[in-house]
Amino acid sequence: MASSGIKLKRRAEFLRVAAKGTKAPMPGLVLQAMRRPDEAPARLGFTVTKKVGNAVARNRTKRRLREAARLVLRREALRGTAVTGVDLVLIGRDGTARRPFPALLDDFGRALRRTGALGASRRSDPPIEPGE
RNA sequence: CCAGACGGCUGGACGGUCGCUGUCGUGCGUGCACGAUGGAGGAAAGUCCGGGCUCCACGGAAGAACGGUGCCGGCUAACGGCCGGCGGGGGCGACCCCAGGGACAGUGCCACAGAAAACAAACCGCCCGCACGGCGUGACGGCCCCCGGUUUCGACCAUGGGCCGCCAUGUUGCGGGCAAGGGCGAAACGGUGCGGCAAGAGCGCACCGCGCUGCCGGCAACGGCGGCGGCAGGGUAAACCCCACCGGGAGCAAGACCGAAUAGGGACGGCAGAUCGCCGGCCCCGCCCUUGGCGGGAUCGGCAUCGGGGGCGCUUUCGCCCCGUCGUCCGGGUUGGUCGCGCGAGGCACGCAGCGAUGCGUGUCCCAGAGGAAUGACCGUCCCGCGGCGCGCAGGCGUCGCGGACAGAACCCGGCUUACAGGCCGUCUGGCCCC
RNA sequence: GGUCCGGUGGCAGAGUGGUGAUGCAGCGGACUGCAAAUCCGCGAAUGUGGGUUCGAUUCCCGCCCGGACCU
Repeated sequence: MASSGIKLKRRAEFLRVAAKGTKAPMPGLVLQAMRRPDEAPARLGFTVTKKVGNAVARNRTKRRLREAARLVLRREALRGTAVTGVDLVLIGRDGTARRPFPALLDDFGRALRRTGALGASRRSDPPIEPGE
């Protein structure tokens, strides 16, 4: 996970982001973002509740969210608009595991701008070639 | 070919791009890069059993309580598992199902119905006797009265009625015999048939069941044959219980090691207020004609007294408790890190023994180790199934769409149970057709 | 990782082998000028699959769901 920064692990960290951050619900996921005073790389955490399904469904949901975050954050870094100084929590939803992957990438990109974690200057993103 | 029974296997394939993680190697910027290589299951699940391992407890142990298991033999490290038998039940059959020890150790329960529900009895009923009984009906005999007819006047035929006797039968009561039949029920002192009897009854007999017993087969559960006994007396133990056997407790968050800053605990030592108080040790000086004593000074310790700050007891008087700094050592311990943690009751192949579970031998292989928790994300081609459309007599071919299960290791192993799209293999049973 | 409880009408909640209470809610009726309260009546349930038993909400076993506790 080196390319996507540090992980959020402790329960207290998740609660702090939920309490003080900005929330952006999307069809494929819910993003919570909270600014930090420093400019270190973004820290990521993932939440998938038992409501989503059994262990297989929950793990698959987390993997797709991780992959989507990895691809989008790397694209922004290559573009010179790296997402820094922020804690992000991605929450899986019922449909996350079945949502078409390009749509999931788009959900996450839009959520980043909605929460202000990424500059909202750009209208649209060039599509990420799958498996690039 | 159809229907079915049982056992076993499998549960997508190939490729591309981008990622995650263990190990090994190289490099240096010591956590990164590059290369090589490994990376979920038959149930990884439920946590229903059995073990290994670790810690705790304990003199070996035994017992109580509690819990579990329960036909016999075998397998196994062990088991509540498996295999092979036995007994019972179901199916035409292959085959399937069964907690299947003990009801003369004791206790409890058996609703409703029924006379009666467990210890003996008798509601209806059957039979005998008595009431030489009463009543009803019928037959017979005797006597009397009466309608009518015939008449040889003796009588005869015939109708209705009364009384008496007697028999049969029904009914009522009492006494006795019986338990076959009826009826109730899930269950009622064994079942069927024949004989027998006043009526009946294992009362007698045959067969079946049951109990006891002998012999034979079997390691055993059990089975077979024979003899004896006329039946020895309900069910329920997945009701309490009795008997036999098994079980010490906790669990990898077990447990072991390392351990920063800061804070805090304990022990020891040094230094820390005052007093012309008392006692003691040591050092110095002076005197006393000396292995000793006296006086003075300095220092240390103990005791006593007086004090400082804080808290509590109602404010005071008063009482109780706590309180400095430095050094060394010991112990505990938070976030965290390392180990435990991957060679094992191991996988595969072959052979041997055994009906089998399984065991033995030989060869060969090393095969996941994460920690907000890796083992993936996306795409393409193929495969399989279903559906639509087109072509074709048909087998089929082409094309499009949809779908491809249950499910994710967390110390490990042996079982059980539960979930599971589809596919494959083998053995067997019943039926139909053809040769 | 381990242990222990529970599941009964729409809701709450009794029932220890034989017929499943009761309250609230709902519906209908009575009462009232109309309501409320009150009275009368009605419907509706044993999580699921097996087993033991003559008979199971109850006893036994397997699943499903919910909850609690310990480490």
